[in-house]
Amino acid sequence: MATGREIAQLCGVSVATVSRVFNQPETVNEETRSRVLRVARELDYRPNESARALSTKQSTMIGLVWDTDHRRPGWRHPYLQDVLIGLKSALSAHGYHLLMLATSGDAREVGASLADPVGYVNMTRRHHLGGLVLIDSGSDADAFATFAQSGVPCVALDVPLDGPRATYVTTDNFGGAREAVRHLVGLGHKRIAMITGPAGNQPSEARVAGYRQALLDAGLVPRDSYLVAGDFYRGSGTAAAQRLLALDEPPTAVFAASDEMAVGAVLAARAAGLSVPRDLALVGFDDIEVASVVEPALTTVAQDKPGFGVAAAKAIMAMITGGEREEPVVLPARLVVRGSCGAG
Amino acid sequence: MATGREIAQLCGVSVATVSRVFNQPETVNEETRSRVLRVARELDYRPNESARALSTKQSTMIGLVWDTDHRRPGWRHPYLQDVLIGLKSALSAHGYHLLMLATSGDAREVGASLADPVGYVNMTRRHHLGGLVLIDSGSDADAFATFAQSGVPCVALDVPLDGPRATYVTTDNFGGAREAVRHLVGLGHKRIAMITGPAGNQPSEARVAGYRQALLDAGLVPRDSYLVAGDFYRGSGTAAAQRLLALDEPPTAVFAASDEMAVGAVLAARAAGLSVPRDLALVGFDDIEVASVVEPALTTVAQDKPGFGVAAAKAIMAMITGGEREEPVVLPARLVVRGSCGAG
DNA sequence: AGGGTCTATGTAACCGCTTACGGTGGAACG
DNA sequence: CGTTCCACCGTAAGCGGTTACATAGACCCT
Repeated sequence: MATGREIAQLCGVSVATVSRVFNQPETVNEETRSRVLRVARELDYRPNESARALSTKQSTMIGLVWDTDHRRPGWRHPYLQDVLIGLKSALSAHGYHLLMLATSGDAREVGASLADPVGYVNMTRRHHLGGLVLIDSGSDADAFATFAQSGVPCVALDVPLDGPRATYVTTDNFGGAREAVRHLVGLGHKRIAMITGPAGNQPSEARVAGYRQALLDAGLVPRDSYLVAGDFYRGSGTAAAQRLLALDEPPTAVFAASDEMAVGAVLAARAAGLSVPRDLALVGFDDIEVASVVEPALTTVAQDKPGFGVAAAKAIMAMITGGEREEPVVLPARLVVRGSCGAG
Repeated sequence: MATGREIAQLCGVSVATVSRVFNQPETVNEETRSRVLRVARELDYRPNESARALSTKQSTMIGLVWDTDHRRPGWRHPYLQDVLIGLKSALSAHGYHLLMLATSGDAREVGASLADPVGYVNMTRRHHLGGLVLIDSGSDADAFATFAQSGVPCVALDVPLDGPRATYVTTDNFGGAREAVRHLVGLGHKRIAMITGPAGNQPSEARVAGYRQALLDAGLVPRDSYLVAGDFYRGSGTAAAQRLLALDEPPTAVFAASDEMAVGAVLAARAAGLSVPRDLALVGFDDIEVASVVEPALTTVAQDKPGFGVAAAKAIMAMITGGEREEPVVLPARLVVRGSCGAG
């Protein structure tokens, strides 16, 4: 790799001038500038990022905090790849890379433990990262508070985060849920139940609120027995559906807070000898890939998955350059009607 | 962040000694070492990675080459997340991070274009990356040759790669396919067709070979008309199945080189009014998530997805420290019998 | 006692780039 | 013609580590 010094020598200028050509082009004479650029091109010069980061105290990297191995070991993020696609392409546009931070493991590490927010913040400093994107990294409130207060720009996905340079991006969960339930109401359903996410989960709570609102709008009274908590995973959807179907007055329609749980509900209905959507209408949330493959295909509320990544990238970049907190981003939700709700 | 210099001053030693404490502990006196360590702990010292990389000419980062936006825009890797999980955890164990390299975008860049291997290699040098993991980055032979010959340690997933410090990891595609077809044979099928991947694709070719071998082993003659090419995606599976079902003597069983195509075949069978597995037995390959959700659930050849990441990490680390080429890794394949093949 | 060896540490150069500061020459000005 | 100003560029001091080399004792040996 050619260095700035070599270029400087070949051009008969100082290294400072070479550096200026790339960082403050307007301050260097037109002619010498083009001379430097030409030589740089010939030598295929690329500034050394380590040196630049050391000197500048900032790299062109954003850290990704993504813990996989705590809580549910088998758990997979339903649309991580889409988020990454959006994130990567949006960051690329700014010349930034995405660094998937290692969790612990470094023997040299003085005291970082698994999923330790302090450890991540330290990594951020050590590598001069521009900021952090937090994706599904546990629902530990303390952890998030640590991130938010650390001063490093960070944006969380789907988890409210508030700090001097911390924000988050989420979907219009309320609106999406309301529309889903409205649709069910429009199909004539009166007994509509919901399988929620875990208590305290912000997106889930918003979806529940949307569900209630839609019921109230339609003059229906929400019943407590029609609200069963799940944990977003498939198994809990099956269990919840079983409980609902065992009620004296079982629902004719169920809105699940996630597609995974909706699939679980389909399985439960099938096992109970019920036909979806004839005996039980179902609507999910997320629009994950399996939603279109299940039989019947799932009616669901689609999230703008790459949009998460893009919005996160935008927010991070804005905070890096602007320095101030960005407003939270709320992405639109869109009802996708397929077979499971009983409408064409 | 505390620097080495501060520690040195507090301990009354030179920065060199502090550095040695962390890099060549045995060369420094027991007592001063513990003193330095204690102060380091108190100040929560972490060596600055940029500085270290600059000086050492190597960082603790591995680059990930993952092009999303060329060829099929909507395409998703069927199990990227699992690979990443394995990769990340294995790299973490060595204290390495995973850098998702930005594709183009950097205005400063002298001449890097999208999906340009040279660009990636340059990034590797600029960031002093330890090596590169190539995942599904096009089947462009030239591109791979460039990577392989660049001298940077790199390991590809599922694409043969050979160079001084380049290798790859793949599944036992031959064995897996042979076992799948054997199973079909064992169920009494005589007319077994296969939906292959694109021509030239190494895993696909190996699966075809396994398919042929299983037929020959059973004394069956492979027919050309029973070999239909797809492209791994769902749509091609549907199309291929339609062609197969339209034959004068349609197959009673089909082995698809990917689960996506198998799902497509299920759809085609369903559309043709055929029952799977009664009228048509199906076996896929990959064991992706939807495989267990389709009706009937897909019998398939499972790949060790996190194993890809783990093996890749191991190979990279070995090449970094060892300097020599590692042997390609072949992961075992495992037949998962579910409903679509007609066996319990 | 003098020389050799070994251990522990300091000194200083270096990695490659950025940038504050200062100097130079020519144009503009009074 | 002497100032002033500005555009342009070089000098050099970092950034925070690593490491080759030098140094200083301590210890051992003849």
